Amino acid sequence: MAEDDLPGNIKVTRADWLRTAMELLISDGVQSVKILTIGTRLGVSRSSFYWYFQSRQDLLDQLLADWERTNTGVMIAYADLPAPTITAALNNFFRCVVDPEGFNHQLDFAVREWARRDARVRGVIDRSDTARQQALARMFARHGYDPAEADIRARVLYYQQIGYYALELSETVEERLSRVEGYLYCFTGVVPSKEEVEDFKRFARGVAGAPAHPI
Amino acid sequence: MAEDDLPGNIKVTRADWLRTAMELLISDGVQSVKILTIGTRLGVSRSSFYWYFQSRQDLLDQLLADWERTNTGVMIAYADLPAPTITAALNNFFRCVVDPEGFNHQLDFAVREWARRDARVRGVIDRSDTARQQALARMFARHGYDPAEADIRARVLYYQQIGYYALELSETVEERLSRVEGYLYCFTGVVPSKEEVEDFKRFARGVAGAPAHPI
DNA sequence: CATGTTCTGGACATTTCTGTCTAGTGCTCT
DNA sequence: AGAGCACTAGACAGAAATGTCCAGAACATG
Repeated sequence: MAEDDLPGNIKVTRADWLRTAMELLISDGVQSVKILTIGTRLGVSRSSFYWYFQSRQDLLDQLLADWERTNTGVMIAYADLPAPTITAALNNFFRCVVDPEGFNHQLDFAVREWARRDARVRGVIDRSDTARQQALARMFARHGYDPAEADIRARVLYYQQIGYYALELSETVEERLSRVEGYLYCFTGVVPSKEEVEDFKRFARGVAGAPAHPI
Repeated sequence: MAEDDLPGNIKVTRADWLRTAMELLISDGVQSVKILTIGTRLGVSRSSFYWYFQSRQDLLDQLLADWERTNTGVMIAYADLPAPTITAALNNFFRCVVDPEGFNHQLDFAVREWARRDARVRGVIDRSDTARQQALARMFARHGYDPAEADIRARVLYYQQIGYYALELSETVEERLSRVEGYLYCFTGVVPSKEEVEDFKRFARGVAGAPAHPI
């Protein structure tokens, strides 16, 4: 918090409210995004909130817009990365879901849970899911799969990835990496090269201890 | 509601409270399981609740126990069903997730969401997830896959299934069925026979319009 | 018929949120 | 120095939940 160098009587900025709200959304869900909680965390009174935002709903709208702009974009960008083989392309995709700087799955699920009780959020998510699955289908199609099979494999891959995070398993990095080779084979039907697998493992180990998303 | 044939001044039973609470848990999540809401729905005052239950927590404990007893058991039973081929075995599994009388995915996700904010629920779910994945791994192993591949394929299958429901897609039955053959191939690496696919489609169309879970 | 048992309803207390209103504080700019 | 701007704090109102207490209703039983 850059409380020190703010002019006037100002203690926090609109961005501070947003950032803290996003942290709460990610860790505890939309129901826990409460004005008092954020204010206390920022060391500021609740009424100050209403200078920056019209209402709680106004804040939530901002959060949803931020999610849409970031999370889906990252995933599609990684799926569209050029690669020599399908297994290498899949590794690219895996990088974004493994990297804490890439796809933020906790945020994704917080928004997904939110969507259960808000039709507007539901609509935004549906658009994103379709776009992500189509990006993955393009990836398979680029590497010679016919459109129908590319579509199915993209679905299996995307649904599986979402499912993995839905379960919130507490695996170690090494447990997870020990299965990478098998996953690559199951998803593509092709045995990956040793180098590809090793490259990915190196990358995953490198980002494993990295700090979580700095919103 | 069997309000009529109850003796004395009794309007509802403990089972009525539980059933309505379960409906609310499934449709709106644990946060919406509120005593006033249930009472109003049953046409009974809020304080009557405290005759049957010690507290709201007491009610929630019951709901979790009910979930544990039912949902996981169904899935494992279907995975353990004997079958001539791996694709036929997979079809058996698909039956339980497609049949409204089988696996209740809405309940599963309501409990999963609940687990995000309750460590005790988290523990119960983790046990179930492990048991389900292992049942699927046994299924692949029975049909000749070596243990490592059976484990991976079980994970891909189970995670994918959970992911599918996490997305809450609004596909029609026919859209979904059009992909069955492709799914069977992707999950097993084996092309299913026409009869198997047709058998499953018949079954799925049969249960499609069936009423949802009568809790 | 009196009494007890088993529920039910209404009043009350408390907590935890949201949102409004108003006075005040400390820069900045003329 | 005075005025205005940009933000903040605190008091107030009100909604929505949970939980407690106690009087009362309707059948069962001796």
